[in-house]
Amino acid sequence: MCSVFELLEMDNYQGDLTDIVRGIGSHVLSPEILSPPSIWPLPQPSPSDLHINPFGDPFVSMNDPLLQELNAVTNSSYFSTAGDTVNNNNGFLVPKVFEDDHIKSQCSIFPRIRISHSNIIRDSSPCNSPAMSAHVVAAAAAAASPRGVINVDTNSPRNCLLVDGNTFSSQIQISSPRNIGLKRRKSQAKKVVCIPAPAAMNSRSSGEVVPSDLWAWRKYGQKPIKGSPFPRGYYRCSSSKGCSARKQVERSRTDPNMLVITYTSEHNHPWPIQRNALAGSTRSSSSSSSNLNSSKPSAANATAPSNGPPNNNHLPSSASPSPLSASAVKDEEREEDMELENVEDDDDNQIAPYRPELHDQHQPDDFFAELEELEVDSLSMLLSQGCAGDGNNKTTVSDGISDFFGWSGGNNSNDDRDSRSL
DNA sequence: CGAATTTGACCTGCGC
DNA sequence: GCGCAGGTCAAATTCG
Repeated sequence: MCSVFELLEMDNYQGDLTDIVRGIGSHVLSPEILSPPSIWPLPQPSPSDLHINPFGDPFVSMNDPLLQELNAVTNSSYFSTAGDTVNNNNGFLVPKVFEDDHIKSQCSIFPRIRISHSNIIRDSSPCNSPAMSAHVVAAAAAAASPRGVINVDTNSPRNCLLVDGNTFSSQIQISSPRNIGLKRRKSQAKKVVCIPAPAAMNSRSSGEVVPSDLWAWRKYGQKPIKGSPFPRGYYRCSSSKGCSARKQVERSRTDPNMLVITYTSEHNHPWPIQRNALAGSTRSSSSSSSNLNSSKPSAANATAPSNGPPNNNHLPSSASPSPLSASAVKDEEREEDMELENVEDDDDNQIAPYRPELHDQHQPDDFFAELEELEVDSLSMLLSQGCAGDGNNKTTVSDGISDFFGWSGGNNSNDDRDSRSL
């Protein structure tokens, strides 16, 4: 398993993404990487969770339930409470996203959705749980550091934890120190998200699979990146014409199973309210999604227009735009979409999709109550399929999730990777 | 046919 | 100033 790491490049830190990603390579992931964005229950929303990422990045402010589980297993002994590591309502420690203060000030509320936080892998390699602790603490230290960047030995063994024969590992990537002070062409705040790459499921295009977020993205370019066997895809927000939000998606050069998504600029519009607002994001996935949408939600949905597995179209609908732009009309639509979501959830084995938080802090309490119910159900489903069973049960969590989402484990190969100009 | 993706060309910033 | 590399544009292509 591998958690999601997020790293915000500070304004005065314009490091190379290459370096940010560095270190992933030291964490060899099993092919059985799973990145269902919606299989883990949402933790109780906390006030700190209610933030809007100026990049429209849904990965922000996301707790990592898997880490929570790890904490539960380890009695949190490996996690430091220092720095930016926080306790959630359950008393578990969860990593907190590094955010740039000025960004927070620009947009005070972050949409909170869950993404593929975890890879669950069976691995017989030696584990070094303290290493996980080291990374978590390092992350906290990084967050606490003035620049938000610290040096971490990326050659440390994969952080993992062996639980009932399943290996869970957690990774937190820290930018290498040499990036500090490295100037890029534009002093622009970026947010880098590293997530496990779901298996490619469609034939067209590069086969890249980009997990979804709530925005509609349109690919406008792709470039081979020096030193990386994988090209970088350039996406801009297609939800609104004037929106300058962009993101870059590339596979980690050191770990093809990881996707590195860099968000730049910010959305200047509310979240897409209507499902068809994501039309641009679902084109090529629709063909492959027909089978998946009917039964199994996918981790990688809307975002990756050309690469993504089926689109979880119900994702964005419940997400309201920022409070600044949210309107009563939109609230109405939201309610409708929420109803649809509930129906779909039922149809989809009650897998909770991304559930972005309503930004309006005055949302009715029952909304969260609904969320809780759904999330609990989702976890129950997951556990019942993937974890139910005693020690003799060969089905692992990853198997269960894989089956659950219709992913064939181990096909995260780079067979269909983009090869432009390569 | 409209919309999204692909992809070669062009632009721009940065290091030497 | 030059070259490299990253980022963007836009025509062609592809798909639903």
